[in-house]
Amino acid sequence: MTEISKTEFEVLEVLWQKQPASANEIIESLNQVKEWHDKTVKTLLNRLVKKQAIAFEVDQRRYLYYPLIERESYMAKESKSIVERMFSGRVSPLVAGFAKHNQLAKDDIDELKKIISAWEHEQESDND
Amino acid sequence: MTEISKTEFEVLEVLWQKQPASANEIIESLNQVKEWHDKTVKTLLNRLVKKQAIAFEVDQRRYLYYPLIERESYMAKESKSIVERMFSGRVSPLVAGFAKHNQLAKDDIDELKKIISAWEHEQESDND
DNA sequence: CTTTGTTGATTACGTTTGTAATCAATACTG
DNA sequence: CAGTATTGATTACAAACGTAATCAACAAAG
Repeated sequence: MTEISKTEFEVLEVLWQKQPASANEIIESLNQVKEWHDKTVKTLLNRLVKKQAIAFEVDQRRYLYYPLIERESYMAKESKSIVERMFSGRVSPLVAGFAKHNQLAKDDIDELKKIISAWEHEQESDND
Repeated sequence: MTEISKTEFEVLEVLWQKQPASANEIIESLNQVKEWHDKTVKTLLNRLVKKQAIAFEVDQRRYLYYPLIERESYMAKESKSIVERMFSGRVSPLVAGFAKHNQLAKDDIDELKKIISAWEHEQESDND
């Protein structure tokens, strides 16, 4: 479970969206956003395999890659660790920063409200 | 404005808390949490200076270091970039993840509520 | 004045990362 | 079958990183 680098993460994202996928599909998909050489993407795929973040099955001449780690849980662990390092574990300061710098849109506010009320309902039922 | 590494960040944090500070003060402060060799901390200080994240003034035989970048703005930029990379710019999914994995405490909820109502008030006044 | 300790500067060194190029195996083409 | 194209594997290589050790300059101690 080594660390996954920023660039590796972007490759993973593609795989989470569409899985399994051949190197070329991945490269193409990435090309819509990034300017990476195919070789570069291949290297990243290799490294992800080594890190056991993804795997592949052989399909003729190609490999079909798929993630071994779940997006959900990776995100959770990763964001927890970031928030821990930067905000001693609390999300609210992060959100506060966003608010302060006008990075919050109505959508976010609505979402946050939902999260809050869900959380509160859960508390109730916990207390049963 | 090169990137600041994780370890460098921890040194910066100390400086943000107490500024200016001599290398030894910093080392001591870090020692309460980390097991870093003094030499290591010195290296990090040096690198931070090179990256123009901190500077120092000479005080006799020692240097007194102080941050050149503001915590506030560093945090804002950094968290924006993280949220951008990982959640396409929205904080709410991050918070949702936290909620889902029981990483939200009552305090956080209260804080979030405050943030929300502040945001809403601001909207009103914007609309005036 | 010589020795010793302190403090920053310089150097070290293996690993990870970003970014590819080259090699090798195999499949397609003429 | 020989040459070319494709695809993954291996190798490359500089910069950044984590983690120090050594060097140099100067001050304190004897």
